[in-house]
Amino acid sequence: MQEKSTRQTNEARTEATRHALISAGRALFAEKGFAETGTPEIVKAAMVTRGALYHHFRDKADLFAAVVQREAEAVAHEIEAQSVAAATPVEALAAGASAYFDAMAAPGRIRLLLLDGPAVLGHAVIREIDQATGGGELRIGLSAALPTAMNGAETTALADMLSAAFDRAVIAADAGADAAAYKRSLHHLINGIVEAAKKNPR
Amino acid sequence: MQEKSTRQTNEARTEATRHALISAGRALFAEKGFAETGTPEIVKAAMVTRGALYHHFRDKADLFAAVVQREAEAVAHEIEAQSVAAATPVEALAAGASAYFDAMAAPGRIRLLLLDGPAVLGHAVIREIDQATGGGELRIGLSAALPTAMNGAETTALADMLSAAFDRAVIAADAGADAAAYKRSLHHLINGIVEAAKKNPR
DNA sequence: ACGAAAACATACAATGTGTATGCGAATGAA
DNA sequence: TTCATTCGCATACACATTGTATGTTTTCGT
Repeated sequence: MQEKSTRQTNEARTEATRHALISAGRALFAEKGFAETGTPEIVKAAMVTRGALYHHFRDKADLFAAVVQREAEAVAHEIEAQSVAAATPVEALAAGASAYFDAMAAPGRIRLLLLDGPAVLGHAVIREIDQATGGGELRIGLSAALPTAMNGAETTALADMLSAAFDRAVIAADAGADAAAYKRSLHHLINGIVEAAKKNPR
Repeated sequence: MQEKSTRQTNEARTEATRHALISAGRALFAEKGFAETGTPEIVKAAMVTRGALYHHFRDKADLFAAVVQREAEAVAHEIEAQSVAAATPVEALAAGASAYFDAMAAPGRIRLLLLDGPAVLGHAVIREIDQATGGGELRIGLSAALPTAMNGAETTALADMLSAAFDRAVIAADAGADAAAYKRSLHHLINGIVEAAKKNPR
């Protein structure tokens, strides 16, 4: 147990402070939101100085982007862990949906990923992030679940809007709405898509 | 044509400056976003002082709320104007959907209502606003379009998620995606719901 | 060992937010 | 009409925060 900071490799130092900043940022951004969280507060929690922050990140939004990125990856991993076991595409969709609900129940994630994220970074960046982390899974799963080969653009659109429906559902659930009703409606929706695709081949 | 400000009733003055502030705010918030728009800039555009702003509004967010409110009402009116002519509930839904796309194409509305609005005012407030201005229409229309009597909570959930799908569609269209594909998928979705409800009476 | 570069720390300038205070115009009672 | 009061607004201020510029201390490569 060394008292002061013993010899440390540069890479380790960087890694450590970046991690401290991202963790402290995640906690504060999640609790109070991006706008209401100041950099002095963040660095105090991370036990570094503002100098360190602006050395590693371009600005406050850049740190926030790192936080959102990490959070999106965490969500993606949790979902993937639950859906690999599924046998059929439809089962995978159901498992993924359930896992998404669970994952988004973690405190602060709604604010980070669905509220402040789009506003601070823009819809395009958010879309890019969750496309890269695992949002694409939905499109693939949906495509596999649909019996008839569907137009690619339409499948993409469908997956995108379905994802929006999921988001709204977790938001509503978080706000105290009847979560079960949302889940049932969601199944309703997915079934409806599959049914409609069956009898309406393009 | 009076040169200076001739005798004016207090009510008229209030109305005038409030309107000037809301209009200037709407323009700037729409163009640069809430965070990047400063009150000095707003009052300059509105040709009043910051004193006037803080006399009429609690803070910057309060002015923003007024802007969002007005914008939501405008959207609601445009939709209502297009859907009153519809004969059947399903037609009304289709007309309303089309009108929503058109209405949200007005510059800045996506940012105001779907990006900054939720982040600044919170999802609850936004939901409340569009529930009061016309978002409830969708629930009513959907409820009428569904053949079998559905659970109330489920219908609400369905309407809510459908609304989210609409939002995502206009966002995607604005970002340059294939708007037609989204619209077709949307019809697909609605048809799917109706179909599924038909053959799956509760 | 030693110059260079990276990782920070400190100090500073600029800007913006909300508030407190002051002043003239409108209102309403006498 | 007068006059006190309230309302609408302007100016000045205190405070906080952001990004940058500049200095200092570690580590790295040779």
